[in-house]
Amino acid sequence: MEKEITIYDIAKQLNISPATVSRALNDHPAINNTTKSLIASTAREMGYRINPFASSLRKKRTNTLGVIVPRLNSYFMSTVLAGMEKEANEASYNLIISQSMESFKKEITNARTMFDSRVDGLLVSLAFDTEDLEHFEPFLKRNIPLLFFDRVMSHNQSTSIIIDNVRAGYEVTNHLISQGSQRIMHVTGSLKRNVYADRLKGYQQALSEAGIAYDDSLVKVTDLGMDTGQWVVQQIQEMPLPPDGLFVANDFCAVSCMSALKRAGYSVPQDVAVAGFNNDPLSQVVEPNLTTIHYPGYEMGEIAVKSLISHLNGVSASHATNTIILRSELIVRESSLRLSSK
Amino acid sequence: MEKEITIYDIAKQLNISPATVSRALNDHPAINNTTKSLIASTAREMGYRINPFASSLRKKRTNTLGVIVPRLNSYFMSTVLAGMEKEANEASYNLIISQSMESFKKEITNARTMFDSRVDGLLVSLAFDTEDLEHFEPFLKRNIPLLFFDRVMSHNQSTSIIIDNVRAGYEVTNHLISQGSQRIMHVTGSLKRNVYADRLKGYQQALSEAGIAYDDSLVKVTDLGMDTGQWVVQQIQEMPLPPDGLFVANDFCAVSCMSALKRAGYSVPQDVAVAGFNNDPLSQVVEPNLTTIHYPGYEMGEIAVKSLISHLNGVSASHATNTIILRSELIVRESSLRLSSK
DNA sequence: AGTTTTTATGCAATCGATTGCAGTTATCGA
DNA sequence: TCGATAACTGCAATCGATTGCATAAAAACT
Repeated sequence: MEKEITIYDIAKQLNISPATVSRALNDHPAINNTTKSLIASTAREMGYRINPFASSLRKKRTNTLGVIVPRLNSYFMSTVLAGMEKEANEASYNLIISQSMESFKKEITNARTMFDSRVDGLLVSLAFDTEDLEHFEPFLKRNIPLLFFDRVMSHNQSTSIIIDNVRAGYEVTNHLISQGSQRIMHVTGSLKRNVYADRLKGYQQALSEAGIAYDDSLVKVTDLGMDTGQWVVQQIQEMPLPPDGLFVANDFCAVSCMSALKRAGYSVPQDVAVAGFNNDPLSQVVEPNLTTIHYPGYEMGEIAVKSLISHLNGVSASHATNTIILRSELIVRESSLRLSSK
Repeated sequence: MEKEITIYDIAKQLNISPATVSRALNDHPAINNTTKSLIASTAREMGYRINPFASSLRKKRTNTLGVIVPRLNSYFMSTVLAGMEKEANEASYNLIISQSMESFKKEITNARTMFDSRVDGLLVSLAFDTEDLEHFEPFLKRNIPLLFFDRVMSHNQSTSIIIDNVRAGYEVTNHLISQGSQRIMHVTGSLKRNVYADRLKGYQQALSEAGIAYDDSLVKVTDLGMDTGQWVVQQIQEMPLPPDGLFVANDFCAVSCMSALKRAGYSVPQDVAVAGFNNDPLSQVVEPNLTTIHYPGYEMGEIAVKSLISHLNGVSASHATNTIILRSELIVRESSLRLSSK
């Protein structure tokens, strides 16, 4: 096993002081350019790699960002993370990622772990049943910046990055109405979460604008899981007047609903027009293709990390931006097309 | 902003030496139990948290494991990671996760980053087009244990954790044959990867056992992406004798094929029986439900981390186990059921 | 030539936890 | 009662990089 090279080894080799080596490697202005390149090449030759622990210990900075997400297994999340990773790498930050599995409790544990790991900043998308933000207090007390994305909760000391869910919900609903749906069911997740609460608001707005009375029994709060489709269709079958439109808060669940509907003898979109949310690739491989909302995940990840890092570098006046809203877009596909156009 | 508490602060508070505090917090046997609990409670009260950098610097151990995976956005991967995370947490290790996006080049970069971060061990599932293992040499030279899972490449200095893909491929194919399929197409990914090469072997074995001649033109190497279904069906339509069975190397792509097939007027399973791989929840929400192979992801993650850590602790004789094979299981669903039973 | 700037480099302390070795006190056996 | 062993605890060096301050050498100026 090879010995680890330190700046002392380089210094000895070149007969200079470790301080100079350190400065040179950090591109300090007070070091002569000739010296710098000499040191750089020697370091390369000797196979030097910085010891991040020594550095972190001294600088009191870890160059590590923590990320807590509900789950990794969605196209959306992995895309967000890809965006984050890219930005983090470029700024030579590391990412520690953990899943809360949609559980408040696990989210608290994760936060604690991140805190103990001394991340420089934290990026969070909240679990289904998170009630409050107390578990993030330690970060705020220590002035560690906190940024929420997608599933956010307003908090005046931290930035949020979201899309306009009200508007997106409005657009979907409006589209369904424009396709002739009058009784639109909305299947969603925990209304504690902004994403679902806001989409519901948009849904209500669209209905009201179209002069359709809001019917509470058409809104189903679920876990958006695998069995939700089954359950929803069961509900529908028990209704005297079944819906002719279905707006589901994510694509996976929308597919599960479509499938259950078909199995129960309904045709999509003729009997029921269906729309999902997120533009998961899944939406293009099911039959019929699913109408959905395109959500800029990669960008969201990039922006989240960028803004967190610039905050760390003291670039942005701490409270300058509080909420960043990205553009989303309705994508109409077969699952909701009942009129004309085709 | 609060001051960070160190063992020196605790020591001063209790009028003892920092050495004792350190030992007490690490549950060193030479410290009196009374002293230990006194120190523990004082630490808690004062809000002490260990400084991992000072500790790592001194101990030359980071308590961090690196994970490189092709992509996060599959149910399988996120499940594996959940298993890894659980085990890592329990052993108080941190995980640094990165995606290679199926690219050899990015995998090399990721490996470099992990190396520079001085992970204590590395867990890898290879990208589609990874040609060799040279980029992991630095780890081996420094005696950093390396463990491959799922997408592995044999290497005598590292452990691999896999399922028996030959057998799984055999079982799927055999099942399709038992359902009356005679011309079975196999849609798979890069044959550089064991998982795909082995499944193909199993496929061939089953055919040969059933006395069906192997037809090269029925094996399609693809990227298993979103458009693969479309492309496959196009190929099928150009064939004089279309297949009556389809074995696709993952569920997502299988769904994409099913959907394209249906769109082209074929019925599943009557015209073509379809089977996927991985038992993604997706397979249960599509119509018809997809026959697939159940893959123990969570377990794989747990075992991977467990064995890596025990290796780090010098528990296992370094070369004792070289390959761990987990059990997989065929799950028959509607997409392939053409006979009797129903 | 003498003095002031500028430019480069070095000295030495520091970050916080760990650990080999030594020292102190308590316990024990004879 | 006295030396011996055991049971604790402390001293001080160490891990490797960083940085305020001082210093030396070179350049610029009068």
